[in-house]
Amino acid sequence: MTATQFFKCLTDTTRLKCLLLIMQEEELCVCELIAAIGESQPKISRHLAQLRKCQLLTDRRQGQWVFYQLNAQLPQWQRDILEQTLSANQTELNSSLHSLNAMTGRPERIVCC
Amino acid sequence: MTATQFFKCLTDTTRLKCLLLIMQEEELCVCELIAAIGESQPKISRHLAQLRKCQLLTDRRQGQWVFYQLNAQLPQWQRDILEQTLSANQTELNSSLHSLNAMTGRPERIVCC
DNA sequence: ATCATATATATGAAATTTCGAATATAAGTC
DNA sequence: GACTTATATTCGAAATTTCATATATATGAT
Repeated sequence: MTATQFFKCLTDTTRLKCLLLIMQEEELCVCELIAAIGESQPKISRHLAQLRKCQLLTDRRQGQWVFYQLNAQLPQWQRDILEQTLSANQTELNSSLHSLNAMTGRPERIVCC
Repeated sequence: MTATQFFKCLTDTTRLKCLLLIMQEEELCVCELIAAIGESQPKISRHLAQLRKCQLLTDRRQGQWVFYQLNAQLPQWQRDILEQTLSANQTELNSSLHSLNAMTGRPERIVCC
């Protein structure tokens, strides 16, 4: 992936929020992101699909839920940039994190093996 | 400037090349960037205008020439990201740097004061 | 004042991105 | 099977971005 393609992944507010929230929380499912960010299901899902297609995120299905994580194979410089973006933009994530913590009925993580 | 606005500045190949070349060389004028990148004058100028408007670059006029530099006021996290992008993408800059070094009649810098 | 060089901007067309609405798929429950 | 919940995708419209072309401005030289 070229540098410009990488940066294009970060140019949409909803998409960037998804990414940063997933990094901060290690792993989130779609319904948690919907609750945290407060956007429509298709909108969130479409942006996640794009981040998956560009290989910034990986997904795993657990029953009805699909959990997203940062791709462990991400080049180091891209990971560094994402980490810096996360720590420099904590305030912008506050309300989403608050909504996430207010969410009821969050699915339990079942760690396999 | 929001994070997404910042990243939007980095999503065009021509624009990103301008930025990284200017960082690497400290300061470049428009005609040097045209020679290095090999795109049309209006195209280079338009992208520089956008980088200036978003305050990633500052400009100074010296006679007929306008020199561009990285804005010294840039937030540290943004500067860090640009530095990492530069060092991780040196190979992509090679041919531009070669063209720049092959350029004849480059304007002399006159340091004021 | 004329001309050349360097740079900036306006304009409309083409390409790309984003969205809402509708629909499809997948898993779990009864 | 029918029904619910979670997620993904399709489609056409709207918004945004990018470009080539033409033109404008600014400086310096003659």
